[in-house]
Amino acid sequence: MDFDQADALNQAIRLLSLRHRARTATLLTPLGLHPGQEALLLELARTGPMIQAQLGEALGCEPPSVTLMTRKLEASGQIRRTPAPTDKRASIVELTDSGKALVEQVKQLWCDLAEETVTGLPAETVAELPGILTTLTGNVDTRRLRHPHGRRDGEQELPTRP
Amino acid sequence: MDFDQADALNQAIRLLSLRHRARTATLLTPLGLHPGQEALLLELARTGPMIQAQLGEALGCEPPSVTLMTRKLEASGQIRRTPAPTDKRASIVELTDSGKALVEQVKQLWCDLAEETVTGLPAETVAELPGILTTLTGNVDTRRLRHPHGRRDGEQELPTRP
DNA sequence: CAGACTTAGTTATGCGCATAAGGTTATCTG
DNA sequence: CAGATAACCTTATGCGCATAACTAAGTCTG
Repeated sequence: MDFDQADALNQAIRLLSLRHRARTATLLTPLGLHPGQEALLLELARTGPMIQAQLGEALGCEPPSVTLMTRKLEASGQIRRTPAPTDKRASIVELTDSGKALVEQVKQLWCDLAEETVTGLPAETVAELPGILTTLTGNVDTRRLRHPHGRRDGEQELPTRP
Repeated sequence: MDFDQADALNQAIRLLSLRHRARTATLLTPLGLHPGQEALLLELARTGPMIQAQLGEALGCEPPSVTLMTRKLEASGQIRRTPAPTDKRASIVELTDSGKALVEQVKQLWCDLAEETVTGLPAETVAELPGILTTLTGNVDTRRLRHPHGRRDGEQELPTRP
């Protein structure tokens, strides 16, 4: 691939990252959230209570980041962190009632943003888009390789639904 | 658009941002660069010496960010900032010889990264990809709207005359 | 069972990005 | 030409993300 093509692609990805994040930020501000936090709340809504390590895995970010994000969301009352009874190292993260209510607003906003984002693209392209982006992500993902065999400590202990 | 589709899209964009940036970081580290700086160097290589405000416009980031980035790249010897003779407010940014040499390495790396990124995608998709991403970016770009009439101080000094 | 891993989480630090606020210089206008 | 306005840049501050280095707790093995 020649430089101009490569540059066009890399720059496009970089700019999309910046702008999508900025747009997310301005939409989330009225809800009192910063970008990144909405993903945490949505993940909790999707999967239910979970350990911080699992959250980090799902969100694709590192433990120290999870520590800070959960701390701030706890301070603002959207989530609760309780010591895990079966493992004194771990803490279980779950949505509060306030958090659950907030998630509903985030979901609405998420739909609006997606629609805004794909304006003007043919429906066919829109349909393939998530798959394409996921392929790109997989191609540059160095994260999986660092945790080669997926089994983690305590992974079986929380059955998916009590 | 229903929530699942919207979520798939938004999450895909968020994860691509994270991973592409992370991959960029690990590739740039051996060159002594952090992600974001490569874009600045490439822009200087493309357009030649320019004012910080123009750099910010080209890179899509705000003046304070440009100040910090240029300061660090100046400290590491890749760029030079000299007061503009015609405008005592402005400073002209340009590549040093060391910076020019570094850009060549960045270009190579940029090609490798792009090729790695699109691995496994049909050539047709790869060809349309930059355009698609640029459309997405334009759809969520709030930046242009804030500087409604594009005219900037001194913009005419480099003749844009038709 | 004792020591060697491994895993969960935290603190410290640094970068890129943002917004808000301020200083200086250039330009426009009454 | 003087005052208002706008443009360039900077400092201060804050968030999300990262890595490195640490503690505490669970697990595995000799």
